[in-house]
Amino acid sequence: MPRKSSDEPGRLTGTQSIERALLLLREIAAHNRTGSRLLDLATRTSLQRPTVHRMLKCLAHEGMVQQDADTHRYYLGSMAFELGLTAAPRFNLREISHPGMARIAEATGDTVFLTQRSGPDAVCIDRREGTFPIKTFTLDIGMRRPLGVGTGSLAIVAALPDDEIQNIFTSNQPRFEEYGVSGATLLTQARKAQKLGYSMREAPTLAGVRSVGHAIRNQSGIAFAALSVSTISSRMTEKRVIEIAALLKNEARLIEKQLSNAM
Amino acid sequence: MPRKSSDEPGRLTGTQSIERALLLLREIAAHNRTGSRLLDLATRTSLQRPTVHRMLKCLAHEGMVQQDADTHRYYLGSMAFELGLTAAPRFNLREISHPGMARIAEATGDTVFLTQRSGPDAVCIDRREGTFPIKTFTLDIGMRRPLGVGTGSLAIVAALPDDEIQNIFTSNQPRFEEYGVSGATLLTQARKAQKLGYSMREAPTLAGVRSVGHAIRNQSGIAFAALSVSTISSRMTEKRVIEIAALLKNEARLIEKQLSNAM
DNA sequence: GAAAGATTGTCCAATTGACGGACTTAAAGG
DNA sequence: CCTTTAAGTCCGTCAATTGGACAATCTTTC
Repeated sequence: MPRKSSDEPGRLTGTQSIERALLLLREIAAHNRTGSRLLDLATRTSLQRPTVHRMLKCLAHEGMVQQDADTHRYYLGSMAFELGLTAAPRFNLREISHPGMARIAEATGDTVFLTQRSGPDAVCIDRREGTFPIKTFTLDIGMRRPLGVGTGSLAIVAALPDDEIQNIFTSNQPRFEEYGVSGATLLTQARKAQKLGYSMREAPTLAGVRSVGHAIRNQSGIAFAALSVSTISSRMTEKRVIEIAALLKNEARLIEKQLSNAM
Repeated sequence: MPRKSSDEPGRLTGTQSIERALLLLREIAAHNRTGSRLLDLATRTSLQRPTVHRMLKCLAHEGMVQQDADTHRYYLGSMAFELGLTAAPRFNLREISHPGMARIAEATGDTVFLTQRSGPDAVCIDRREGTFPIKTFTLDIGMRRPLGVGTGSLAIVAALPDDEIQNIFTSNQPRFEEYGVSGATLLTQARKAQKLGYSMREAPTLAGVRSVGHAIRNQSGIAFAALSVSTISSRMTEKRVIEIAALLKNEARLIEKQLSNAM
C-alpha cells in the first residue's frame, strides 16, 4: 500500500483520518482560487478517491469546504472563514497591536502608524490618532510604498541583515525617485537607524513633519513590521525623539512577545 | 454508551472522527477568548477525555489549535487563521464588493462607501474614491454610527421588516441627537426609501453634500449592508440620483449573488 | 509539607468505524 | 450514440480508533 513512511519520529497514532482531513484542507487552501477537483485532490494527497470523497462530503456538510454546484469543484467553506475570524485576535498583527497603538497615541498625543512589510514594499495596516489638534496624516491605511520610503518602513529595513538591505536598495532604487528621495540618502539614514536602534527623519516631501519608527521582529528575529509616530517638527525635539523611541521599543517588545506565544 | 442519536436522517457514515474533530474546533472557537481546558471540552462535546486529548494533540501538531504552555488551555491555532485568510475572498463582504465598488467609482467619479450593519450600529467597512476632484469624505473606514444616521445605513434600515425598524428607531432615538438628526425625520426618510427602493438625502451636518444608498441583502432577504455614493449636491441632480440608484441596485444584486453561492 | 483532589497525559486490547476495490451514475466530447 | 472521464455510492474486511485503566503532574487543603 502507498502508506506514508510510518516510521517518522514524531508520528502520531490514532489520528489518521484527522491528519488526512487537515491535509485535504491544506491542499484545498493551496488552490482556493481555482478550486480543486475530487480527482486532483486524491492525486495530490495520495489518498484513494472514495476516501477523499467521503471526507469532503463530511467537511462540506459541516461547512469547512464547499462544493460549487455546477463545476463540482471544492473550495474552503464559511466555517473556515469564521474560524479564521475567531482566531484572528491572537494572530493578526493589527489586532495584537491595537492596545499598544492606543497607549502610544495616548502618551504622545500624536499619530501612530503600524506598517507591515510585504515583499519589496511596506503597507500601512493601521493608524491611530492622538489628541494633539495638528495632525500629520502622512500615511493612509492600505497605502503601499517601496520598502525604505516611510519612517516605519526605514526601521524595518534597518533591522534586516546587511545583504538583504543591499538587495532591497538596489531593486527599489528606480522607484525611490517618484517618492522624492534618493537611494543614497536612504542608505545613510538606514545606517544611522541601525546604530540608534530606531529610525528618525524629516518627511522628505512634507516640510515640517518629523517621525520616529521602531521595528517589530518575528520569533526568528527578522523585522517584518514597525511602529512609528509622526508629528510636526516643532513638537519633535531631540529629547522627545529619544523618549518616543523608548516608548515604541517597549510596545514593540510587547507585541513581539504576544506573537511568539501565539505562533 | 453515550452515543449521539445515530438515527438522524442526514447521518453521514465513515467520518466519525472528522465530525468529532470539527465539533471540537467549534467548541474551542466558541470559547477562544478564555481558552478551553481538556476536561471542559470533553464535557461540552460529550466525548471521552482520552479521545479529546488524542484529537487535540493531532490538531495542535498541525497548527489548527494551540495549547498555552503554562495554563494548558487550548485555543485556535495559526492554521485556522491562515485558512480563514485564504477563504476570505469568497466570504468577506469587503473583498467580494471590491470590484463592484471600483466599477461604481469609475462610472460615477464620486466616492463610494460600503456600510455593514453591526447590531444597532452601522460600520463603514470600505471606501473607494472616484476621479472627480472635489471629494466628500463623509465616512472614514471603521467609523461606527447608530443605524439610520448615514445614507447607506438608512438604506439598510429601510429594507428591514417594519417591526424591526420600530425597534431600532426607538432604541437609537437618544443617540440620534448628537448626530444632528431627529428620529422623526429619519423615519420619514426611511419610509420614502422603502417606496423608492433606495435611500437618498442631503447630509444633515454637512451642507451641500448629497448621497444615494442601496441595501445588500443576505440569502434570507434580510438587509445587512449597503452601497452608497456621496458627492456635492450640484452634481447630484434628480436624474443622476435615479441613474446612480440603478447602478447601485445592479452592483448590490451581483454581490448578493456571489454571497448566495458562497454560503 | 504531606495527603487528598483535580486535571493532564499515556497505554493497549477490543471492536467498531474507516478504508478502498469494484460498481453505478452523470456529464463532456467526438 | 457511443466513448471517455469524472463524480458519487456500496459494502465486506481489517486496521485505525476507541475508551477503560493507570501514571504523571499540578493545586489545594489542613
